[in-house]
Amino acid sequence: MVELLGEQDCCLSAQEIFDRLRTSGRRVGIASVYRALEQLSREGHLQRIEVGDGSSRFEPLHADGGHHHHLVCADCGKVEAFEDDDLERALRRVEGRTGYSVAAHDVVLRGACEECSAPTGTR
Amino acid sequence: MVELLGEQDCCLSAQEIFDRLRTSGRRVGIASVYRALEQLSREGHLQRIEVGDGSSRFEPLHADGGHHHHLVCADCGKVEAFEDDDLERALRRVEGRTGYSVAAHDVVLRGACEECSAPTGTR
DNA sequence: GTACTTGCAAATACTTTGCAGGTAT
DNA sequence: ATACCTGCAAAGTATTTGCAAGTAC
Repeated sequence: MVELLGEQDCCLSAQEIFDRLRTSGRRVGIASVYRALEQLSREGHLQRIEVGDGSSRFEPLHADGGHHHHLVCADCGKVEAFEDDDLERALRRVEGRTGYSVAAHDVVLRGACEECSAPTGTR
Repeated sequence: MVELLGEQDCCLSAQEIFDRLRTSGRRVGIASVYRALEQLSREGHLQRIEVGDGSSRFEPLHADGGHHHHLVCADCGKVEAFEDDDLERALRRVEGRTGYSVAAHDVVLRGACEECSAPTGTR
C-alpha cells in the first residue's frame, strides 16, 4: 500500500485507494487503509487534504520538496494540481507574520474547468 | 438565523450555529440549520470551508469585499482569520493562468498556535 | 507462548431526506 | 383548500474502533 501511494502524483481518497488495492487483487479492509493513512500522515509522509467533496484525500509528500496545490472543478468534481512559486513566497511571508509555527498549508481553488465552462456552441 | 450568521465575523460549524440558536431560546432542528446553510451558500451568501476537523464550516461573505483566510491550530483546534493582500494578488495571478473560471479560493494554514507552541517553562 | 497486524463488523459522527403538522395565502 | 416551511426521526455516507484470527518472533 505504501508502494501504491508512492506511485501517485496527486491526491487520492481513502475509497480510491481501497478500490485500487482491491482491483489489484489484495484482500485488504477499508479499516486498514484508514489505519495506514492515519499513521503515514502522523509520520509526515502524507498530507491530508479536503477538497470539499465530503471526504478526505491524501497525498504523498515528495521528499524532493516539490509541492503543489489543487484546483477543483465545481461542476464535474475533477481535481488537478498546480504549483506557483510566487504563491508559495506569499504564503511563507504570511506564515511568518502569524505567530503560529505553521506546519502545512493548503490552497484550494474552486471553479469551472475548461470543459465544464465551455460556452454553448464551443462543443 | 440569517441575523445570527450576519453577526459572526468568522466561520462557524453547523453544530455551533445550532447550539447558539438553541441557547438563545429558539426551538430549531439541526436539519433546518443545514437546509438554511445549503440554500444560503447556493445563493452565494455563504462560503463553505473545510478546516480539517471533520465538519464543514460556513462563513458569511461580506458584501464589502473584505475577505480572509484561516489559520488552524493543529493542537487545540482553534480557528483564526487572517488577510493578506499580497497573497490575494498571487492567487489572482494563478487563477488567471489556470484556464478555470475560478469562483472561490480557500487557504488554510495549519500549525501550532502561540499558546500551544509555547516552549516548556514559558507557562 | 507473547506481541503485533489484519479484515470484518459494529459503532460513531456529520449530513441529508421523508414525513407529519403548522402557517400563510 | 394549496403551497410552503419546520422539527423530529430515520437514512445515508465517511471514518473509527473492537475483536477474533493470523503471522512473526
